[in-house]
Amino acid sequence: MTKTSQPKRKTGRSLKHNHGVCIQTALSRAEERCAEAGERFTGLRRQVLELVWAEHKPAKAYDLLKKLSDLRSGVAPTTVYRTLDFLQERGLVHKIESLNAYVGCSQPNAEHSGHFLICEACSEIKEIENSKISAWLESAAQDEEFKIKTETVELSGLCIRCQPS
Amino acid sequence: MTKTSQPKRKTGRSLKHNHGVCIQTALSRAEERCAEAGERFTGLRRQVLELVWAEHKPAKAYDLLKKLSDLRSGVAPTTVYRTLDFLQERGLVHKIESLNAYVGCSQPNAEHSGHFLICEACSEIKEIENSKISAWLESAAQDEEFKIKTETVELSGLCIRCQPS
DNA sequence: GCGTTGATAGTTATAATATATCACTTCAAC
DNA sequence: GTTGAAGTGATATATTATAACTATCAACGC
Repeated sequence: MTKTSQPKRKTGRSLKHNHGVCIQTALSRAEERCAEAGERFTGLRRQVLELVWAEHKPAKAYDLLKKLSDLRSGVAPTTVYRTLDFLQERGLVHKIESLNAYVGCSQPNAEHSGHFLICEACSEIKEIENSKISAWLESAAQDEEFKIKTETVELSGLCIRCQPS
Repeated sequence: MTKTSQPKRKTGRSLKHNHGVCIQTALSRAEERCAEAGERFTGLRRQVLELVWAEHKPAKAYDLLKKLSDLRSGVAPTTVYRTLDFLQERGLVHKIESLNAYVGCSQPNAEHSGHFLICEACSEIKEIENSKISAWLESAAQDEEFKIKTETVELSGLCIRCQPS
C-alpha cells in the first residue's frame, strides 16, 4: 500500500504543517527558557537544537555530530553530548531511551517527563500531552508505595498513516 | 556444576524472601517455556539466566560477561548478547532501556511488555503487574489513533525502603 | 551406526554510543 | 582591563552492541 492512497486528516503532518514555523517556534521558546534561567543560548546550542528539530524523528548523537561538523569546526562527540545534556536539562530536548536518540520537546514550558508514541514504520515520534498518564502511573506506583521521580514512557507501534487499511 | 549454595542475607530483600527459591522458580519456568516452544534450555542459557537472576537488580551485559567467563571458556560479548536475545524473545528476561541493563522476568508465563519501578537509591527493580496500565496506555494511544506494539514503561524514583521517613 | 541438517556456540573484528580530563576561549560583571 | 565562571576545543578512552564467519552439537531419517 502506498501512503498516498489515504487522505487521512489528523496526522498528515507533512501535509499539514509548515515545519519551518515549527522550528522557529522551538527556537523562540528555547531563547525564552534560557533567558528565564539566566543561561546563554549560544550559537552552538542553537545549531544543535535546529538539527534535532530538523525532523519529527529521533536524531542520533553521531548523526548530529556529522551534520554539525558541516556547520563548524572542532566538533567532537563531547561537543554534541554536552550540548544535548544542556538542552535536556532545560527541557528543550528529550532522550528516547529505547532508541538512544533525541527529539525536540514540543512543550518546553513545563518541567515534565515526556511520553512518546514511536512509529516503527516511518520513525516519526509524537510526544503526547496527556496529564492523565502521569496520574495513572502515580497511582499504580502508589500501590507499591513507590515515589516516582522520572518517567520513561515510550510506546512503539504504528501511527495512523502507517497502519494497514 | 550448578551453584547450589544460597547466600541468605545480602540485601534488604533477602530478609523477606528466600532468593534461592526465587532463582529456582525462574529456572523451572524457563525450562517449561522452552519446552513448550520446542527450544533447548542449554547450559549456557541456564547460566546466563542464573546470573541475571542473581539479584533483583539490573545486570549489565559486560558484567554478565565477566561472571560468565569464570564459569566457562570462550565467552565473548556475542555470547552474552545472543543469549540475552534468546531469553528476551522467550519472555524470560527484560531489557531496561533507561539503564542498558537486564532483569529476569517474574511472570514469564504470558507475553507482555514489562512495567518497572526502578529505585535510584538501592537499584532494586520491581516489575509491576498491573493490567490497568496497559489498558490506560492503549486508551491514550487510541486518542491519536496509534496502534501500540511494545510498551517501554520505566519509572525511576525511590522504593519504600529508600524513602526518607 | 552414519550422514544430513538446523540450531547452538565459538572466534575475531569492528561499529555505535558515551564519558573523562585537561586546556583554551569568551564574555560579562566588577 | 582584570577576573572568574561558563562555554568550547581537543585528545583519549570507556561502554554497549553487532557483523561475519567457523566449529560443534544433537536430532532425525535412513
